Amino acid sequence: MAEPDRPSGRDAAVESIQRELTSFARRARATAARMHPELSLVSFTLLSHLDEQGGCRATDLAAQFALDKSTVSRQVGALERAGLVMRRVDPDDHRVQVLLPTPAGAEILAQVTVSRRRMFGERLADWSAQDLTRFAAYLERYNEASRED
Amino acid sequence: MAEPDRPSGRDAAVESIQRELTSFARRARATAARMHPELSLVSFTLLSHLDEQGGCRATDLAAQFALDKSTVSRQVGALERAGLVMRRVDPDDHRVQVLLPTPAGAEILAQVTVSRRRMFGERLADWSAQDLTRFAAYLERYNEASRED
DNA sequence: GGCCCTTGGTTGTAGAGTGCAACCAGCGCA
DNA sequence: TGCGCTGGTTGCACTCTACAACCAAGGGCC
Repeated sequence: MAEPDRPSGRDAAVESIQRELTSFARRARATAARMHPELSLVSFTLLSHLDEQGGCRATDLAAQFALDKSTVSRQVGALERAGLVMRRVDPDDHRVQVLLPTPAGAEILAQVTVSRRRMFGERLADWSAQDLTRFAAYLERYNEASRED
Repeated sequence: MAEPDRPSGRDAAVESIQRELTSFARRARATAARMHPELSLVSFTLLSHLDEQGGCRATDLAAQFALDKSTVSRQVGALERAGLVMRRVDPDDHRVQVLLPTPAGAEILAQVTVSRRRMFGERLADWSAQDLTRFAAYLERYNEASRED
């Protein structure tokens, strides 16, 4: 209500969103690596998705995260060599491999999740619940919009 | 187990913020590269900073963006070879080089800025001015909090 | 002045992450 | 049976990055 809707308001906000998201993106990888060297940002994300979904195919991961299938193949290979992921050949279709976190994978995932949650929690400690909820909703909305690209 | 972060939506929101920011970060580089192959995300950011600041030292760029000085050195080298940045030796201290965008650098920066703004603008087209403003404010607040890490 | 420490910057090296293209292996349909 | 499609791997090339070793120029301090 008290928000003035001048034409310049939109542009300034868009500009700012752009700058801040970019700034965040630039730092995310390094921060993640510093925090838990044993599981890169990408590995964490993939493993996390496997955990949430209760397993899926490499192709699904590629589609979900807009990665090349070769990249996924290598990442999964690394996770497997590290003993964090196991593959099951689908009995109905011998082309597909169902990927699942191993117990060790689930364990380390839980640890990293805790430490990530703590870090994010600290950063967001003095935010009100309402602000957190709104911020989350905005991010979801934004990502939903970019998923089509 | 029996509690889905009921005590507060806080945890759920923090989790979501975490996930969405991570998801964004993972895509940012690729998206930027696809949009303007001539200027990577990092190069764009560095050049942009030089433009805003009216020039600065390589060390300043490294500090600002939490990059190793060798990385900055190489990035700046590439920008210079591309004719987008020029160096001037500081007359007061012959160790330092003041970096400045060339006219060509300013030109391409302007173009990329326009195309970035258009892309972000499209994604955010159906957002109300109030939502944009709030989203921008949240992002600024978040980044401000992480800058201390 | 001469020595030493600090600061700004470059280069050598190594490794992660990535995409593209070529390839192989099952599947399904005509 | 043959052909095209789908899931996945591998070879290759490239970028981004950090760390370490290095060089060059200040700035104190004796």
